[in-house]
Amino acid sequence: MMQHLFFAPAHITSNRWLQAFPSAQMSDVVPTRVGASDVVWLLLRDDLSFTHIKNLSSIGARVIAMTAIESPQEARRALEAGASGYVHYLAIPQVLEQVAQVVAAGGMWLGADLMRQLVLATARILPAVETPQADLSQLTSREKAVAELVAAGNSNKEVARELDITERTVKAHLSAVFAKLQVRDRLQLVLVLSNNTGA
Amino acid sequence: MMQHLFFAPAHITSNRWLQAFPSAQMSDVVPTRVGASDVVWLLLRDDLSFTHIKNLSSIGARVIAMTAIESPQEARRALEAGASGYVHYLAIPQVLEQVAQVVAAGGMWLGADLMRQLVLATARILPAVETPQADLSQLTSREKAVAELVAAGNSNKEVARELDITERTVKAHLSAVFAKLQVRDRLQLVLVLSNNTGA
DNA sequence: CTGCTTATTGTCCTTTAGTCCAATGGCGTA
DNA sequence: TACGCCATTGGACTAAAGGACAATAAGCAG
Repeated sequence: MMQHLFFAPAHITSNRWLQAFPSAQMSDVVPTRVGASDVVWLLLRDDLSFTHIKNLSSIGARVIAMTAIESPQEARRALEAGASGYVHYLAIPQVLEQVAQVVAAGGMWLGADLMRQLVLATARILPAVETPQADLSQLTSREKAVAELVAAGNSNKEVARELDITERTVKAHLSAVFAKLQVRDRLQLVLVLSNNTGA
Repeated sequence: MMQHLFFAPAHITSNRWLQAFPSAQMSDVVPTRVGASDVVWLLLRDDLSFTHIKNLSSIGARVIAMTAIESPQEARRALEAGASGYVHYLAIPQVLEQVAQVVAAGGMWLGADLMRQLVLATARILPAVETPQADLSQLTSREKAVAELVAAGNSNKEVARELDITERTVKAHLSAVFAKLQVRDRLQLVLVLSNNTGA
């Protein structure tokens, strides 16, 4: 069970942090007494931030860097300093939880953009960890087809035209998809299907 | 200027292929006379598909594997056979064009899920190719804040509450964002901001 | 034959999204 | 002082999204 600590100036917060981790602590001074069971969410501000990351990770804490403006240089710098994750500070709770889970398991978490760059930079495709796609497996083939078209940015009318069915049928399938995947609308469907980063 | 050729059974097509590449050719038999200026979009069906990929790439064609159901195993297999990309066959034209551009430039293109796995599997973070974020740079700070919250799955009401402004103001900012980023609604905003893969 | 699941479709309704037109105020610059 | 940009907000409107209730038909398993 990881203990979460958010280290950021008092005037820069997000109520999502407590939504994701109700028992998390807030601090506007760098924490010093932390260990392997702690996850420190550190808002990047200046060069000193990277020093904090280095110090915190060297004494065993898992550090996740939060940013207001994502950039590959900043991400790389945070990761090189020892951070295990790099995420926008306004990310939705689901993303924060996902980051925490990945990091708690010893993994690393980055947004899609940065991943793209990493993959393109990788000369060889490394053996991939298989992630279960349980969510999509519970959809019928027709639901899946509708979901994918919607997640690609299409309106119900466009999906209907593409699959040669009525808009009403599209809505019926979508409602079923929403219920099965536990999302409330097409916007969140997109996020779930793409494992989109909180922006 | 690359020549595009879609290799798939006659009854499995997508009108988006021709939307993305109006002069593309369609074929339900494996093409044999191809070269370095050709991009072959091959719909994965059976084990023979991977043999086709191997043969086509070995004679110089760039091959992009298309699938009906994305899976990491299939992706890895296609890439190991020599494919330069792996994408859903119903991907929207913009994605198809993006894939083509990346592949034409000698790069490799994968969906977000697969990238995640690759990054997690990568022991070291490789030097990243810097991609310009010109789009977001043209937004004002307030527009950016609204855009990010919407792209994270929030409704206009929720964004208004989060930023302590009215829903009307959120709509005003969103309209400006849509115009600047050349998207038509929040769904496509999500896709643009996350460089989401066509699903 | 029965029951279940899936696919499809309709009507009706409320809520949300997005656009058009309009306006005020603060701030920075010429 | 005047101008332009940004942030904010309102009213009014149309279109789209999503849900509730309802229905038929096909395929499959028991």
